[in-house]
Amino acid sequence: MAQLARRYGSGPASLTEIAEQESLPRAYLEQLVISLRDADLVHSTRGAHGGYELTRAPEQIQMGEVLRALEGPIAPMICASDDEIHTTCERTGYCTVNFMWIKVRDAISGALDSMTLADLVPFPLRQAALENPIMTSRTGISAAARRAISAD
Amino acid sequence: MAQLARRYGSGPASLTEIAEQESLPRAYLEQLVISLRDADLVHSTRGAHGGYELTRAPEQIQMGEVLRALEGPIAPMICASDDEIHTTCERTGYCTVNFMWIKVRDAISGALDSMTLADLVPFPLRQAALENPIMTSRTGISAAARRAISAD
DNA sequence: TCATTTCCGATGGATTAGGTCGGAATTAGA
DNA sequence: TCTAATTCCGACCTAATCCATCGGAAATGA
Repeated sequence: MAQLARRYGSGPASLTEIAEQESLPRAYLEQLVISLRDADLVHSTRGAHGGYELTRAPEQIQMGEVLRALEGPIAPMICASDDEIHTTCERTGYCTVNFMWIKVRDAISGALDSMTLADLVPFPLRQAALENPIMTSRTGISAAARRAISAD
Repeated sequence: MAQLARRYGSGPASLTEIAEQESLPRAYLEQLVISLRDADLVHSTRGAHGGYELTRAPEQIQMGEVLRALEGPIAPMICASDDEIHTTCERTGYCTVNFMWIKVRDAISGALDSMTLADLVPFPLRQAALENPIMTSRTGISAAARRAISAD
């Protein structure tokens, strides 16, 4: 997703390309991208010169959406899932630990939903930014982010 | 730990007892309690009428300590561990996602360290509270906590 | 001496995360 | 119309890990 964010606005990118840049097996990326497509985070173009691209600008994609698409509902414990369907446990009713897991889950969700894909991708490396060098971001990247990004 | 918190102040509790009350296999609890002892959260008394008891009052035990003792360092990702020893990943240096995991880890730690064992155990069920019915807590249990607890 | 209990190392089984493989369907361009 | 580049898809593998189980040794109070 970070790779797609960098290329946002410059047409589809093939998995072969991304696999090379990230030194990851293409077959593995194929499997991951199916979930991202089903969640409508990426759009695919089949055939020669096809590939994948983000359906929205990086600023519009919360990391929570990405994680939920790839890893399913956020659930540090079976009794504390994002998805109400999986929130049942035979112990619910006499278990006092449940509310701790709820708190943990909400902390995770909060952290993930407070960041967007754009926070992970520094401007100079984004294609759209290259084409339009006027800075228009309102995301506010932290010092920690800048440090992590600077090594990229 | 919740069971031990309820019994805090009334001598050691055997795992056989706790196993019955929680419908969990004793052999399994034995394994768990080893980690808790090594982390100095519980103290063991061997022999007849022996058992385990908390080394500190429930109010003094952060849930983060318990979780770290039982499950190891808090690390939503290999590159974002509580324990600096495990913070290395071959991708560190060109990976822009690391700082997201750091943020998630800190959110989890924060949530866990903001709660103590006492928050999981309602007063009326704590032995110490029974012996001294004057309410002296300063923990401030949330509405969600009260709901979870009320079913216990 | 005996019942109770912690202590401890070895073992087992089910699930899953992470990754692989082979080939069918689709499409742009020559 | 052919070919190379791609997505698409289902089946498979496999190493780790969580959640235990088991058998017995050591300690201790009655």
